[in-house]
Parts: sequence; C-alpha cells; structure tokens
Amino acid sequence: MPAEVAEPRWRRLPEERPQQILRAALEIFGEHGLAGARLEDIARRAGVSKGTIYLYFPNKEALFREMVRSTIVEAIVAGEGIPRLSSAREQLLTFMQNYWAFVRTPSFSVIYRVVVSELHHFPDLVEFYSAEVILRGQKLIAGIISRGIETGEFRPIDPTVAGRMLISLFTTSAMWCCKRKFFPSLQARSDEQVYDELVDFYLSALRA
Amino acid sequence: MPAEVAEPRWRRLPEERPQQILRAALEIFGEHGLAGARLEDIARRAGVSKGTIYLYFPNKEALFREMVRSTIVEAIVAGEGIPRLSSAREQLLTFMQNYWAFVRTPSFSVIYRVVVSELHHFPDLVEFYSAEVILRGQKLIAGIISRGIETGEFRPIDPTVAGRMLISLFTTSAMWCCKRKFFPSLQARSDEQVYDELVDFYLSALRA
Amino acid sequence: MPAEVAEPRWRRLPEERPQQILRAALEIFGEHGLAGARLEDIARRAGVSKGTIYLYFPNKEALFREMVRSTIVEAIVAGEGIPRLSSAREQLLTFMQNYWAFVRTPSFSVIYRVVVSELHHFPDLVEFYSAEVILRGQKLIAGIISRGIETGEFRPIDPTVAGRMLISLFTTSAMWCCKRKFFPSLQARSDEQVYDELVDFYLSALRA
Amino acid sequence: MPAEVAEPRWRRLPEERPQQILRAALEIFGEHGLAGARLEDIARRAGVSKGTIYLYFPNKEALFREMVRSTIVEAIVAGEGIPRLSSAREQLLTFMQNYWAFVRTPSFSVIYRVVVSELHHFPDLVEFYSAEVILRGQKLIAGIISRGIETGEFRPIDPTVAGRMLISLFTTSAMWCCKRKFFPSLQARSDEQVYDELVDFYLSALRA
DNA sequence: GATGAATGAGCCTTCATTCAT
DNA sequence: GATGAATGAAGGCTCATTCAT
Repeated sequence: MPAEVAEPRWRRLPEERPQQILRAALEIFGEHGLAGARLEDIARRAGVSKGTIYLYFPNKEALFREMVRSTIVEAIVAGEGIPRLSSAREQLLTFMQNYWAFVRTPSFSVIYRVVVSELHHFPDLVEFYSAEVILRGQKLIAGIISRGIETGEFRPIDPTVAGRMLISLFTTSAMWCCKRKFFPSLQARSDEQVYDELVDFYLSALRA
Repeated sequence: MPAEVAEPRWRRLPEERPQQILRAALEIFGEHGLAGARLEDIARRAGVSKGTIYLYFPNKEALFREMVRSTIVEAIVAGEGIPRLSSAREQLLTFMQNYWAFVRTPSFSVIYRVVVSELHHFPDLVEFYSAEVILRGQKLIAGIISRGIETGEFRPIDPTVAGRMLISLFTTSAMWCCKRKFFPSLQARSDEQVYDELVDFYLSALRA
Repeated sequence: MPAEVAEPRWRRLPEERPQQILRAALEIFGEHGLAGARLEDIARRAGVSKGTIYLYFPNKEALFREMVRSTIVEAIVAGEGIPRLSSAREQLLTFMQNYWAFVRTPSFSVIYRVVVSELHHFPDLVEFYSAEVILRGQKLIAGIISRGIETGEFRPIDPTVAGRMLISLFTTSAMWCCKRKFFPSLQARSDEQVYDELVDFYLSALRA
Repeated sequence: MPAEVAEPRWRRLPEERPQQILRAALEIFGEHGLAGARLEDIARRAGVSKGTIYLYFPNKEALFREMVRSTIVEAIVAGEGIPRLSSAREQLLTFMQNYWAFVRTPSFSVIYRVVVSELHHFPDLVEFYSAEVILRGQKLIAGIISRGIETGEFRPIDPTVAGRMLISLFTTSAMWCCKRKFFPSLQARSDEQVYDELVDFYLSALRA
C-alpha cells in the first residue's frame, strides 16, 4: 500500500467544472433565454454530460440565476480598476474608454438581453443588479461629472442625468455595433469611429 | 342530434378574433418570451379556446411572428402622422414629444424586449424591423437635423449620428421609466421631468 | 498541499464490508422497497461509498436478492435451536415463545414486507422462502401438533391447518404490534398481553 | 377516400376516464408499487396516452393516493350491506362468508400489499385506513361476538381480541390462497375447503 | 481495495398540436 | 366556426453504474 502520495495529480480540475458550465450557460442562455435553452446543449457546450450539471447546480433555474449573478460579479470586479485623477475631462475619457471596451464584451450583451427580457421574473436578481451595477455605475459617473462642474470643465447639469445619458448612449451603441449589419448607418463605421462619435456627442452636451 | 338551434347568439364579430388573439399574444409573449409562453395562456387571455388560435394561425411561431409584425406595423402607422414645417427646432420638439409618447407605450416595451432577446432567430423580421423602423426613423430624424444644420439652428454633426443618439436616449429612458423603482435617481422624477431632461441634454449636444 | 499522509488509519476489517452493506440494505430496502431505495442511501448508511457496493455485489438487484436471502438464512439458523420434548403442550408453548420473539424482530418485519410486496418478481427467492421457511415451519409445528393429538392433549385437527393458523395469527399480530398506534384496541396492551391473548385463543381452538 | 361513415360513434364516455385510469393504476401499482410503476404502463393499460393521465391527476403520487383512497372507499361501500339478526352464530357465519369473498378480491390483495409496504409514507392515508377500515371492521365483529357471549353461544372472550383473530386469519389465508402454488399444504385444497377449515378453527376457539 | 465524479438511459411531466363533436 | 379532450414528442431530472485516481 504505497500511500497515495504527491503526484502532480492533475485530472481536469474538478474545481473548474462549475466555471466551464457557467461559461457554457452564458452562451446558451444568452442565445435562447431561460425557457428556450436546453440543458443538453449547455452540457454539450461545456463538454460534460447532462448529469454533471446536476452535480453542481440543483436545477435549470438555479443555474440560470448563478450564471447571471456570477457574470455580474465578474463585471463588477473587472470594473473595480477605477480610473483616477488629473482633470475631470481626462478621467471621464478614461472611464469612457474602459466602459466602451466593457459594453462590447460578449458577456455584457448577454446580460443586457437577460436583464431586458427575463430578469423581472427574478426580483432578487433585479435588486442585486440595481444595487451593484446601476447604482454603483451612477455614483462613479456622477462623481466625475460633479468634479468637472466644480472645476468649470462641464456646464452645470444634474450629475445623475448625465450619468443616465452616458450609460444609455454607450450600452445602446454597443448593442447596435454587435448587429451592425442591420444598421445601415453603422455598416461603414468601425467600433472606434462609433466611439469617437459617442464621445464627441456626449462632451458636446456637457460643454460649458 | 337535435342541433343546438337558432338562438341569435350574438358574438363578438369573428373578424375581430385575430385581433383579440394578437393582443393577448402581445401581452403573454411580452411577459414570457416565445419559448416561455403557453398557448393556453394566450387563449385564456384572448377569451377563446386553444383550438381557436389554430383557426387563424398555423402554429405558435407564426403567431409570434405575426404579433411582432403587426405591432410594428401599427407603430409605423401611428407614427405616420409626421410632424412638419416651421423651424427645424420646432419640428424636432414635436417629433420628440410624439416619440416620447410612443416609447412609453406598452407595446413598445414588449417589442423592445422581443427585438433585444429573440428577434435574431427570425432574420426576416429583423430585416423588416431594420428597414421599416430603424431606417425609416433614422431618415426622419436625419432629415430634421439636416435642415437644422442648414438653417444654422444646430451645429454641424453627422445627421445619422444625431439620429442614433436620439433613438438611444429615448428608448432607454423609456424602458427605465417603466422600471422606475429600480432606478433610484428616477424615483423622484415624473415622466415629464425625465422628458425635459432628455430634451435639454439632446439640444445641448446639438447647439451651435 | 502536503498530502494527508500516513496515519495508521484504522478501519473496520474489510471482511465485514459485505455484512455492513447488507445490514444497511435491509434497512433501506425495508423502508423503500427495491425500486424506491437509492444505492447512495444504502452506501451512506453502511458508511461506505457508492462504488464500494459494487466491489461486493454486481448490481442493485443482486444486492436486494442477497439481502433477502441472507436475512432469511439468518432467521432459519436462529430458529434452529428447536424446542424439544416433554409434553406437546409444553413444547408448543416454548415454540410459540421463540416464534413471538422472532416475528417482532425488525428483520422479520422487513422480510414480511418484502415477501408481500416484491418477492413475486423473484421466483427463485419465492421458491427458497417457500421451501426453507414456510414448509420448514409448517413441518415443525405440524409435528408438535400431531404429537399432541396422539397424546390426547389436543383435539383432532389437520396439523397443517393448525400450523397455518398459528403462523397467520403470530405474524399478523406482530406486524400490528409494530404499528400499535393505528390499532386502538392494541394501544393499551403490551406485547406480552397480546402474546397471552394469542396463546389463549390458539390453545382454546385446539382444546379437546 | 371512402368517407368514414356512420359508425355508432360512441367514443368512450369521458366521465369514465378517471375510473379507467384508476383501475389501471390499481393493477400496475399493485404489481410494482409506487416507485416501480411506470406511468406509461398505467396509461397503456388504461388505453389512454401518458398525457391523458395528467388531465385528471396532477402527478404520479396523487394518482397513487387516489387509487388507494378510492379502492378503500369502494370496499367500505361494498361492505356496508351488513348482515343482521337471528342467532349471533348465524350472523357471524354470514359475515364470515361475505368477508371471505371480499378478501379474495383482487383489489383487496393490492390494498393489502400497499398497506403493508408503502402506506407508512402517507400518514393521512394510514389514518384514513385505520379509522375507516380497521376500526369499523373491529366494531362490527366485536358487536357480533359480544352478542354471542351474552346469549351464551360463545365463551367469554375479549371481543376485540376475537375481532383481531378473525381478521388475521381471514386476510392471511386469502393472501395464501392467491399464491397457492407456494404453499404445499394448500395445493390440494379449494378456497371453499380453506374457508371451512377457517370457520371450524375459529368457532372452535370461541366455543363455550 | 476504496472513492466519488462522471455518465447516460430512463422516467415523469409539460405543452404544442390535432380532431371529433 | 369553436371547443377542449386527447396525443406524444421533447426536455428536465434522477440514479444505477463505471472508472480514473
């Protein structure tokens, strides 16, 4: 009985199993929604069998919830790297650059879809999303704008309004860029051009 | 078989049946999406039996498509009453007022959901929506903006960009107003206030 | 992660494994039946893992069969200590005392359940049970009764009939005593009283 | 296409559907127990499709419960035709004859199985069975016996004990008769002979 | 030997669709 | 035209069984 010692012992790390499944769930739920997605497809996409999903999640709905929750959390964590200092205008530009990168991320568009179409069936997730994403984002932006107003860089405007406008413009534009072919006016434009137009428009609205 | 004879038996005119069903479909599909909706619920909401739906629509998907299509058409028709004349700024304000009324309509929010979450499974509907709604809207707005630029009322800006920005701001704000309780910064604001802020912001971005 | 090495790690002797498992199987199958029992539960009850069961039994059904068979064998072995001699009446009383103790045993009630509800799916076990339990019991009792009839202690009666009656009365009464709370007439009676009533009734039926 | 003409066209009365299903459930659950039975088999036996069962019963367990409950009720109703009058001994004989007929009924043996093996998972059904079957039966028998003791036809004996003994002997014997081939001592006996032996034995135990 | 993560066949349950009335 | 009972394919979920460690 040679004690079971110390081999690298790698075996597809079972600790990754839930992550694999959640990633697959993101794609499939994002494509088909909660009701329309088949567990079988999620399993196949994750490279596991149907039964395996049930080792980590008690049922389809719980998987869906956890997918939404964990994706949001990831986004929050990723967004933590807060921009900082210099002029408010510089800070705002940095923020917009990060935000533009984020909203064109595949998981953002999935979450956007889910939030729009199904989240109302999960009040606790709505609550979570509202507090952790919307409120948090609002505060961040409003802080920058307020500073800019104080320094005279921006015209006086309700900072929460400015926040809403920014979020609105960025998220919608990002979604449109994903579906560029259905928006004739976008077909000839790169994401960068769209971004430049966004920034130009937004800053124009804030200019003193 | 003594047939159930001869009472005048008044009924809602059968020509209205499809409309009843489509209205019910709008509500139920809007709430649950295509996969999540049950024909039985649509039938109950429409006040008819399950079988009746099949007298007018060959299957669930066709009902869904027709619901989407007819709702869009209605919106277009309703929007036909195009504003007109006077200064570009006046015309824009009139358009925005109509548009704001429209985007807060229940059927708009349903269509918005559907477009975001499920329309990509129906390329022909996407095509239709793209051509009849987006393009048409773009043109309408771009026309007004162009005129305003010519008259010097607005600063020079790509009219299609201005169009996109307007649509983005209005649709998103309307959706948020529906869910006001999850947006702390909206709780104390009426729809009218939100509208005023929108107009102020948008016109600021266009001012020369 | 220094591997968890080298404790003497005492364990129950492996030769006992099958016994542990069979005991657990007796409880779980007794509670839920063959189809309703989960191997996982049996494993947990036995303090081993699911896989371990398969080291000793090829599959669920085989475990069930072996559980039934071994429990029956144990009962037979335990019953071997045959009463003996003196008057037939004395011998009968001794037998009844043993039998009463046996039928109130937990494994008897499990086997009773299984025999009633599922054994018909296992003809060979039925055969085994019939030959080793019923026939053997019948013969034992019939022998005692026959001697009693010869000695004039009992009235003339078909000894196999008397055997059936005894088994019937004892097994049923024992089952009822397990569920005393559902039998109002038993609630105020101890097992001993029930036994006394049984003996009184049975001997009355045999009295010359 | 020879038109499908003029068959009496009677279509199994839908009011009978639940009965058909319950009858089939009695057979299949009786054979395999709750966990072991497949709805598909019940449906096939009932001559309907799987889905039809769900038009009348919300799920498998509910069907099982209703099957048990309704079978018990039927038995009670059938037993209502209470014997009556004349000597206690005559009344007892009449009762025994009815009871013997009943316990050899197929639904009795199913219920017996179910009661023994699965009813403990349904405390409310146990309650119901206890009150409506056991208690009711006990009272009926005890009444007859009491009268016989008063008239001196039977020896003094606790009437509830006599009741238990009668039930025990009859039910067990009936079950054995169903499985006659496994009981060598029964193979040469008809049900009537077994009945005669039962009566003889029981009356012997009661004789003054 | 022992483990328990993984598998996938099987069954319960739902619901779009049909059709006799 | 209208109904709703009936159907059965589809999909969620369980659990006996396997096997890499």
